[in-house]
Amino acid sequence: MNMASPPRLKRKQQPGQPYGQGEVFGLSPLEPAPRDSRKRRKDKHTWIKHTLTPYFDGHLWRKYGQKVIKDAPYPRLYFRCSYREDRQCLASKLVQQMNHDDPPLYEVTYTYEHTCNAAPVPAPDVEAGDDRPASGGLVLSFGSSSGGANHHHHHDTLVQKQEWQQYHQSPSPFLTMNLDSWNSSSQQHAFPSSVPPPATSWSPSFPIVESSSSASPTTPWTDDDDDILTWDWDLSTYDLDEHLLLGGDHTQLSGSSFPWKPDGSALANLGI
DNA sequence: GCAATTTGACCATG
DNA sequence: CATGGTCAAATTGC
Repeated sequence: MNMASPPRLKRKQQPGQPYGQGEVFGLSPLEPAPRDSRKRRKDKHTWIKHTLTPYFDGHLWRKYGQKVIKDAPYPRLYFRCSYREDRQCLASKLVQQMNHDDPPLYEVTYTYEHTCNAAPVPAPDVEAGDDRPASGGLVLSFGSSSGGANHHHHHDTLVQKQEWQQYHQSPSPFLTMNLDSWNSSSQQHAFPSSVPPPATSWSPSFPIVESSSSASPTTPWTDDDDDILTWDWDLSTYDLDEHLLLGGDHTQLSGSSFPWKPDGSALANLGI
């Protein structure tokens, strides 16, 4: 309650060599660009990814910084692979919350891929399935936070990474997709042939989390903030390689149709 | 007591 | 000089 500690100088000035280029540990931190040093490290392979659970990507991260960005209303969090020193894994990521929507969206920027074979994913124990359907359930829900009560199943606001690392628990696996992507397509009612993306680099047994916010205002789907389609599936229902048709009143999945719930979500039991 | 997170300082880059 | 990224001492939590 009382910040008694006076703000002392934190990092003592180290009269050693300037950090950055000179590596104290002799570990080449970044690709030293063997030739043509004029470009320096600039080609850091980075890829951006939107997700609702930036901390559950199947790897162990260690937070090493947090910074307030100029125009961003939320600070930016810096993570790097926990095995950086052990396995020389250069993988790092930076998480930034975009807005405090019902399910807050995060923009995760990954840099370098994991070279550490370790971290076979923090096993999503997911023991207590509060509101999640039984095994083999699939929930489709639209991100409409207006009108309806506070539904939006599990994954509350944001999960504290601390909690996650302690309990190694993750919310129910889910996948979100941008409606706009296939809405713009001529076949707006046809679902892509395969639901789950190819799972880039993580082990395929981990729940994939992918999402995009609808930026196009021309989405006739809803007049709400975002149109986010959220897929919830059990790990056993991984092969949702069936047809899915979304109608106005019902949604068809695997030949069966399910009605939309008043809150804009649909529950479809696959019966797997 | 140890290890991860916090948080301001330090540094690099534009 | 402003902004963003990293370091590391201090703090917090286990």
